[in-house]
Amino acid sequence: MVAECSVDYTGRLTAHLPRAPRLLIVKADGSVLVHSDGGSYKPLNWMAPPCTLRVALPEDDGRAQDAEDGDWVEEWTVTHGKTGDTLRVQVHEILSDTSHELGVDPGLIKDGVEAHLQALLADNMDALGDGWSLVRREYPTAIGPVDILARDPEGGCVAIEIKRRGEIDGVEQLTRYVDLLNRDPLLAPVRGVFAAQVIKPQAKTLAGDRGFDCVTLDYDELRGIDDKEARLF
Amino acid sequence: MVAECSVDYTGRLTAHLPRAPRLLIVKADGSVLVHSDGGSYKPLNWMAPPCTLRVALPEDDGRAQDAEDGDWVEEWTVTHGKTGDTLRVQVHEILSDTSHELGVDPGLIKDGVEAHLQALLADNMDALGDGWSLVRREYPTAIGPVDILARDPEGGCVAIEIKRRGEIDGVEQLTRYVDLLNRDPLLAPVRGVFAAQVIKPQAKTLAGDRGFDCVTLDYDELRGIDDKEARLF
DNA sequence: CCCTACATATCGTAC
DNA sequence: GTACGATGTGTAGGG
Repeated sequence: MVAECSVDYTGRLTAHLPRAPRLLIVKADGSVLVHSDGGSYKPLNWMAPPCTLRVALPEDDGRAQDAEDGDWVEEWTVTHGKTGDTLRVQVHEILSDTSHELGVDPGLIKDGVEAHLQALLADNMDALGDGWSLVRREYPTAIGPVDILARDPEGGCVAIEIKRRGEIDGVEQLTRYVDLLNRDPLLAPVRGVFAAQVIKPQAKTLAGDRGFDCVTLDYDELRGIDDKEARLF
Repeated sequence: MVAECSVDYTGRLTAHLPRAPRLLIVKADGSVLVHSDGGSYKPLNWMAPPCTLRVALPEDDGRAQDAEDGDWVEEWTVTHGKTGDTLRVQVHEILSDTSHELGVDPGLIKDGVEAHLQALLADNMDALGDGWSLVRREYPTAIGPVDILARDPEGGCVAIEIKRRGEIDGVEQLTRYVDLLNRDPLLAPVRGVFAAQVIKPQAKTLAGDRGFDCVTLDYDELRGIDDKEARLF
């Protein structure tokens, strides 16, 4: 539906949208999206499922429409099933209204996420320099698997944490793994390497402070090496 | 537009959506959203502005439509202006198509986010007890700004981390700040205080373990104090 | 059901 | 303009 509307949200925060023409979407699960004609994919306001939508008409309503609310032709009240958050949409003028049953979507197929970076680096440890070798991917520990366990040219044990984007959380994660691995006398001393396509300055600072090396990975370059090797066989 | 379509995205990753009925939205800035009839506000696929949309018809196209592509009535190619990411939408059957000019949206008014909590607490350090004073908000450090730096009644230095919802990562954040500040002989010893509207039990336990005090903030109460003070002047 | 980790995040703000 | 944290983050996977 395209309509002149005003919107109020009450929940984790309160928010208000003054009267203006907008796109209103009601999905099959009752969720509601309020979009403007610009910005990115995020709606101005919305209600996530599970939620229930109730539509009131002026004649249903005992109370007179006061000046503050203005004159509306429909008032939607959307209530979240668990949190009790509410979204109230007052529809002042309907510009267009269509409805379709779409059915369940077959879903999205993705390619090129963190798991692929890990596989590519494991296949091409040379990207870290000559003489590096893979011990194993997803090396198990009590607090979760280490992305890659490797040996440097001197034979020293190295834990590698891989991220698409290197931020502080990733350095903390690597810290926990290295602390734990260094308690194992068979592995210690274990160094840490933080590898990502982009590493934020704060993360680089913290990694340096913790004694970790940082490596910037180039996905396309790694893929190129991988393809070249594949063609040799 | 509501239509049977298939979608391919190439950019940071590659993704594919098989043929199915979906909602296609084209905004005034040329951005495109592909929504299914369920899920939350996030589209299955999209292209963010700045981008350009080009629509091809079968008769425009020299090449024959092969079996893989299937028969389409429109093919949209959306290219991102900076990154070169592309979104290709093949429209197989149009179920509905409407167009409206909405104009610029007056925008969303929000209330109750972390910035407000920080401002309210900085204005009302008494909420922590008598004799507390503000040193400064957003006190800068090498790993990011500390929400509030304060002095307790005894003149001791205190770092305060404020969160809407107090969880473990907030305690970790405070830990990093306090560690760093304690290396500065002009400030040390620095205590830590974890302040939030709601503090999860896990976070409270971890904070206690790290030697931090926890404070629960009441947003409405702080706002009440603030309003009362404002009325005195 | 809760917790964890990832994501084409987007958005505002301070520097 | 860039960097950074916050978000009504959403979402998928595992215990």
